[in-house]
Amino acid sequence: MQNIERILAESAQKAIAELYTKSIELADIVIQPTRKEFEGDFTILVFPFVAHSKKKPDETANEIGAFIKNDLKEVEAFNSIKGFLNISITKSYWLDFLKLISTDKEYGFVQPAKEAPTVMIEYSCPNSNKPLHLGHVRNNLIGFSISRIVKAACNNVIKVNLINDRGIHICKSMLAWKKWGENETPASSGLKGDFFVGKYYVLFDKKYKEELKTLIGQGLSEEEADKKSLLMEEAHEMLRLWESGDSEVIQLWEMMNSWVYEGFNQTYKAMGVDFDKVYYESETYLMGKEIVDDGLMKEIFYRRTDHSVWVDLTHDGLDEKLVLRSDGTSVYITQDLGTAYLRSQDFKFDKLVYVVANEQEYHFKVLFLILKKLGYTWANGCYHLSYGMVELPEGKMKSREGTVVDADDLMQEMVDTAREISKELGKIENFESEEAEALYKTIGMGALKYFILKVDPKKKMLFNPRESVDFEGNTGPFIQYTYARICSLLRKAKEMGFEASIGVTDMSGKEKDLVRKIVKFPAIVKESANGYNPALVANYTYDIVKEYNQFYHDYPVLKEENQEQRSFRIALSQQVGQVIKNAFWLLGIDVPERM
RNA sequence: GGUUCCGUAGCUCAGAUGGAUAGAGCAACAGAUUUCUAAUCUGUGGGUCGUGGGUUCGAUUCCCGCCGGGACCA
Repeated sequence: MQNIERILAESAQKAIAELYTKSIELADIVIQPTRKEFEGDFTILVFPFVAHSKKKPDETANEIGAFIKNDLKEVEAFNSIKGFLNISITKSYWLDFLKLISTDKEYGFVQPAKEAPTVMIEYSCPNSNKPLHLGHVRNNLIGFSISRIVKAACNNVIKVNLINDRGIHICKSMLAWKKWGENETPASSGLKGDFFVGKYYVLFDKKYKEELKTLIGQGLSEEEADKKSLLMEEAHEMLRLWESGDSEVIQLWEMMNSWVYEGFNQTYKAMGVDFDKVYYESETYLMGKEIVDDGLMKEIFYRRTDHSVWVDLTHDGLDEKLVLRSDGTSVYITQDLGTAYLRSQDFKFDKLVYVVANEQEYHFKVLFLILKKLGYTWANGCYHLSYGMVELPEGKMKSREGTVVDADDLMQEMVDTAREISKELGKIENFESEEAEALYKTIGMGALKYFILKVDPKKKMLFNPRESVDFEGNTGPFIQYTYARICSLLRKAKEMGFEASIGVTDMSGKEKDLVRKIVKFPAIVKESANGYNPALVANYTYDIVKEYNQFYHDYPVLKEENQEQRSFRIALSQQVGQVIKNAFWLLGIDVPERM
């Protein structure tokens, strides 16, 4: 079925052509939903056409309105107020639409064909020396949700992760463990692998600080002490050994990383996110160096006298940028060049979306520019989905001040809160304990995910751990609750032998509002995909749910005596339930059948 | 110093491409359950959309200055 707004726009275009003999672009016709206080479904703004009609706004609106009503069978009536042309669509149009989609479990999703564009989405990208925190949570939720949304908008999607598994930070953990670990393991200590390795990273830092203090106590300046630090020297030596492939160091490195990955996988599982392929920087950084050589050969890069390699981007409004250190070791961008290239070899993608915080905007500008200069055509499809940082009431998270909100703790707290509230409300006393636990997880994670995803990714957001996340109002549980009520309603309808069917020819206000909202869903998915913005889906879901709750409150469904009316309301409820379920699926949030 | 993003109710957020009287939730207060799940619904109060200009039929939205805050690059 063709989009009704487009049909209206085309008719308006025709009206202007015939009434005023002016041709006008479809894009110049603004159509918006009619505001609640006026009669109508859609409103066409006629101000832009007044110059063509050479008549007053109201008169112009009336002429165009009359034309459209005559032109389109879908249009029932129109009225005009101060240059706003309000159009009412026939009830049968809305009802036919509802009938058409009522059997579609995948309503709102367009399955991509093989030839559809392929979009690679990179997200998460942790360092392998400490556990995931709140910042990663936002990253993971946005990345995962966007993957589903982009796929639902008819694209093939490849989800990839990139783990920063090499470098000085890992060596610090390794060194600390070797010196003071006494062969402790996650298993022997009962610690989750990523926390375990993180503990040694912190231990290194502590010992290092002690060493500095001693050195400064001996009369050295801070800078001198830093240079004299034996610990730091040893860590760097370890990195050199790693780069030269020293088997003992490599073995230690592999062991500690494997502990971390075990921990990460648990966290990812709890969060409900996954990847099609995981890249490791240890496997891509050498390719980065090759690309630097290639760039030197093509004279896109140049070597300074200290042997460091640079690229001059001053003609592009940027700076000169280091791409390889004087000692030949790689910097972040070296590895990113290598990773991007390898990906282009592994997959044929049309777009490569990097979900990375906005503090790295400059970095990606540089990266994409270099890739283009190197002549990779796929570089034109690279996009930095730059999201705002999560801030705490006291500002940025700082590990030094111990204000980092740990991902595992946070998720656990949400589930615990869900458990408390559920028990307080006392609604699930007849649940088996297993079902109850699953429900707490659904609700707790739903609250957390919705809280984060309802905010526009581009904007920074504030997270207050003390006040935590709400379970009432514009929240995940509010929406989940509505879904559960609909399920309950449908179960009872079935028990009572009532069917869902659309046999009515008329609808009242709230019913029509709901149908209109349902019809809008596919457009929301598309818009959300185009803007890489899950918040649009989240806020849409809240809108329709709020509307449904009003309907639920004011209209009898099972108690409605008129059979046609009753069947219609059951069908309407069912369809709203389907939309909630599908929309939340796009956000990666589960919905409970009972709560 | 250079680049860039942000500023909407006490708090957290919506307001796409400029459109009708700027909306929600939380918090506060007042109501609604013999009725399909009250994690719900209804109502009240709360705003110079940071600020001053400009563009036009019309600006929270676009442009320029200023104030305040963040990020990045040396």
